[in-house]
Formats: sequence, structure tokens, C-alpha cells
Amino acid sequence: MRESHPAVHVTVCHNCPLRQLPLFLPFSEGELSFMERFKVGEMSVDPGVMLLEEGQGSAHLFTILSGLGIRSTMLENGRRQVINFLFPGDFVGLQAGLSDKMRHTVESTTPMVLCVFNRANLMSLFREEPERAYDLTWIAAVEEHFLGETIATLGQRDATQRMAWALLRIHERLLSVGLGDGDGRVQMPWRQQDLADALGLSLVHTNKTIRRLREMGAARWSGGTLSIDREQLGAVALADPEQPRRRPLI
Amino acid sequence: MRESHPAVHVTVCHNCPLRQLPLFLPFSEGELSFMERFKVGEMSVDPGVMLLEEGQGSAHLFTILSGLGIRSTMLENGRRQVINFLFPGDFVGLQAGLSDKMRHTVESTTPMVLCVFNRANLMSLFREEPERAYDLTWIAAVEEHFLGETIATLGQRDATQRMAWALLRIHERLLSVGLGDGDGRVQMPWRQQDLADALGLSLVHTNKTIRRLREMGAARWSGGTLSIDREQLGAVALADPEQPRRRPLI
DNA sequence: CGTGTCGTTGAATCCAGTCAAGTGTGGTGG
DNA sequence: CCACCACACTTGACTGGATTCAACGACACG
Repeated sequence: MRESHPAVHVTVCHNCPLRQLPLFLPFSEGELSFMERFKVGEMSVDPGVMLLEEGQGSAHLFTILSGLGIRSTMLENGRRQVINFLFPGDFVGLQAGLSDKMRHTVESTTPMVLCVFNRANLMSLFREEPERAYDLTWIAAVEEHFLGETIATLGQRDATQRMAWALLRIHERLLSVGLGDGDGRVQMPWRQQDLADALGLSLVHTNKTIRRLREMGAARWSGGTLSIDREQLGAVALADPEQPRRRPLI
Repeated sequence: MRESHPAVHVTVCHNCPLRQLPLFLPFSEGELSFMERFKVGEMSVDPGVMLLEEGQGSAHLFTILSGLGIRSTMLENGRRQVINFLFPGDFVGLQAGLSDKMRHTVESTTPMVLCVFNRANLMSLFREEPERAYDLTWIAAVEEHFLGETIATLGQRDATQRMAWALLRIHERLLSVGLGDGDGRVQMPWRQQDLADALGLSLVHTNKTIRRLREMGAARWSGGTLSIDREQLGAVALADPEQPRRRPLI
């Protein structure tokens, strides 16, 4: 996956089915020179490594070539919030607002391989590669949409619905990056605590919620393997048949 | 504020102190031609108007010149989630991922004046105006960061902390766009229901929470006017002196 | 002067958090 | 080989914060 050291041979990222982000297609001849300057190199890390740390500055941006991670923040009161889970194809480090002050932590959950870019050259990317710059903005916009969905989930769904929603999303993305066994089962490297921190639930209640989903046959998750009943999970995530809260405005 | 109809005289947006976004600085001579094509016109709307509707397509992007609004989504179960409040200087309509399918609703809370752009010409902007394109991405990235903060708040803070956090943010932004009376009081056009839907609280509990903040002298809000004790509100928003939840990971 | 909207308050219920303890697995070292 | 520890996952009992239900007051508007 990284046998070719020539800094430019990055043919992996175009394989992001979920978002279909065309940012890192195999380069054609003429483009090599600039991308070479922009790309600093590749980086592979073990599980549990902090790639970006809250409060620290970082001169780099990353693209995930392989592996899974977590983006989170620590509140002043000591509680951790997982902002989102990171999958191959995701772009990391832009969220600080193009400045280099990190407001959140990024860490690897599994071994990861990343493509490292120089933040200082970002403006050049916009000048010399408008198409890729466009794609970059596209990624940011899509991710913003995802975060909006997360906000809606945290704000308006109960524990069971949140969990169903999360497992659905995670399963979907893991499948899409080829971490399934071809039979609906996927490798699920995150812990219940991570899910809990992502969904704003306590660990205990997270556990009990998963159990409930297991008992109703909507999801099985044990030993790092997850399989779901898409139909049923979807029904749970959306549901709330009775008492549709009357719309408050107009 | 919109006496000059010549579609290009958009000297307002550069005045966004909070984000300092230089997207719409007064144009120099050479730039007129392109921005003229990109900009479709201006639009002013009354309070309570849907600018973008969930599920509808939109060929347009907007910049808010003046006025306040709300971006929200409706869940399948009938509950509304306010994603964020909209202030002058905000860019609206990008969040769908540069596609034109709207996944959320944008509506005006006060009378608004907007700068309307043609989504189809966005790619041209990247080709012909890399600097502005960069700024655009910057906005998206900053907003993504804001949403991350919101997620953390919804996930990890209780009602009082959320409310303190929200009032703090809103007050800050209203001040920064010049809606203060110079004496710490600001015009606060949103209803308690809007706050409730933004913070994932019930209307009743929202009310009681505001009351609690009022009683402790941290915030006064009545008749569309809000004034706060920044110190105290900040303390409430962060707090939780006891039982710092032990870190779960590493 | 009804009607609708927004704000306010009290009482009852319940979802989710906290506390506490127990299981199972893998790693380490005597 | 087994005691010991660390870690993730479970489960039960209790508590409490937030929701829901239900009214009522204030104000605007036709």
C-alpha cells in the first residue's frame, strides 16, 4: 500500500465510494510538479497515536489512505465528545478554519497510513489546481452536512434511535471502504466508550441500548465484529410513530 | 443599504468582525466582470420566509447582508433541530455538499437582505478567483468548527450549561454585527422555542433554565432584548466543578 | 372582544445518569 | 503454570434531570 515511495503515487484516495471524492485521482503527467511540492510525504502510525492534539499547532493536513480514527474534543469539565469517526478518504486538519490552531484531537484507532500535506501551500493549491480546490471545498461542505445530521441526532433522538443511527452509519461506511467480509459483517474497531462519547450517552446506558438492539435482532456486535439488520435498524432510528411533536413555528 | 442596484456594489459583507471574512471586499476594477456574472442579484425578504426548503433544489447560494435567520432540519419523527443561527456575513446554501439538494431549511427571523449567487458558476469562481474561493473554503472550515462545538455542547453539557453557552455565543455575535445598543444589550429576535430546538431541550425546560439564569443574575432576556453577565455565564457554561468524569481512553 | 402566539409555572412521569459490583479476556512476571 | 493486573464489557439498583401534561397570563391583531 505504500511500496512506492515516490511521493506522488497516491492512487488510493479516489476510492471513497460514500463521498465519491475525486480529490486524489491518479495524477496526469502535467500535474506532478505541484502536487509534489504540496505533498510532504506519507506517514504510518500505530493504534492510539495522537495525530493532532487539542491546543497544539500543526503545519500539516492529512488525507487518510487506510485505517480508522477518531476526531474528538475534551470539554473543560473533563468530558470527551467524539465529533466524528474517521475513515479512509477523509480529510483531516482543515476544521480549525485553515488556521493552524487545533481545537480538537485526532487519534488513530487502528494502524493508519496518511498522506501528509503542507498547510502553507494550500493557497497555492487554490491558485494552481482550482479543480482540486473545488473538491476540497466539496469535502468540507459534505462533512458540514454530516455534522448537521449529527447535531440533529444528538438534539432530537433518544438513546435507542441514536445508537441505531450510529451503527447504521458506521456499518455503511465500513462496508464502503472495504472492511466488510462480503457477508454483511464488518470490522468494528471502536469501543463502546467511543460510541458513548459520540452519542452523548453514558457508557452504562450505551451498553444497555446495544443490548436492547441485539435482543430485538437489529444488530449484533461482539468481538470487534458488527452485523446489522438494515431494515430494522433504520426503522428504529427514524421511528417514534406516536406523538409527533407539533411543529412549533409557522 | 441597498440603494445602489448595480449588481456589484456589495461593500457590506466585509464587515463581519467575528469571522473577518474577506470574501466580499469592495471590488477593484478588474474584478467586476466576473463577479457580475456570478452574482445574480440582491433579495430582501420579510420575517418568516423560507429561503431554502428541505428536499427542494436550489440553484442559488446566498450571503447574508443584513438580518437574522435560522438553519434547521425536520426529523422524520416531526421534531425540529435548529442547526445554527444565521448572522450577517454568513454564507448559506453550501452545506448540501455543493449539490443542489437541500437537506435543511433556511428561514428568515427578521427582515433580511441577501446577496444571491448562481451555484452553477461556482466552479468558475474557483478558476477565476482563487483568493475568494480560498475564503469560501475558509468559511466552510470555520463553520465546521462551530458545528463541532455545538455537537460537544449537545453531547456533554446539561441544560443550564447549554443555555449559558448559547446565550454567550448569540450575544457575542449579535454584538459583533452591530445589533447592540452600545450598553451590553442586544436585540434578540429568536423565540424560546428556537433556543429549545437548537439545544435539544423541551420548551418548558428551556423556559425554566432561562429563569434560573435570570435569578442568578447571569442573563436577562425579555421583550426581545438580551443582556448578560459574561463572567458569570462563562462560569456556568464551563463549570461542573465536582466529579470530573475520568477520561475513558489511554 | 374572540383568537392566536409566546411566555410562565406546577405536578407527575420516565428516560438516562450515577453508583456499585461482577464477568471475561489478554498480558506479565514470579 | 498460575496469580495478578488492566481493560472492556455486563448487569442491577437507585437517583435525578428533563420531558410531558395541563393551565394560566400577557400581548397583538383583525
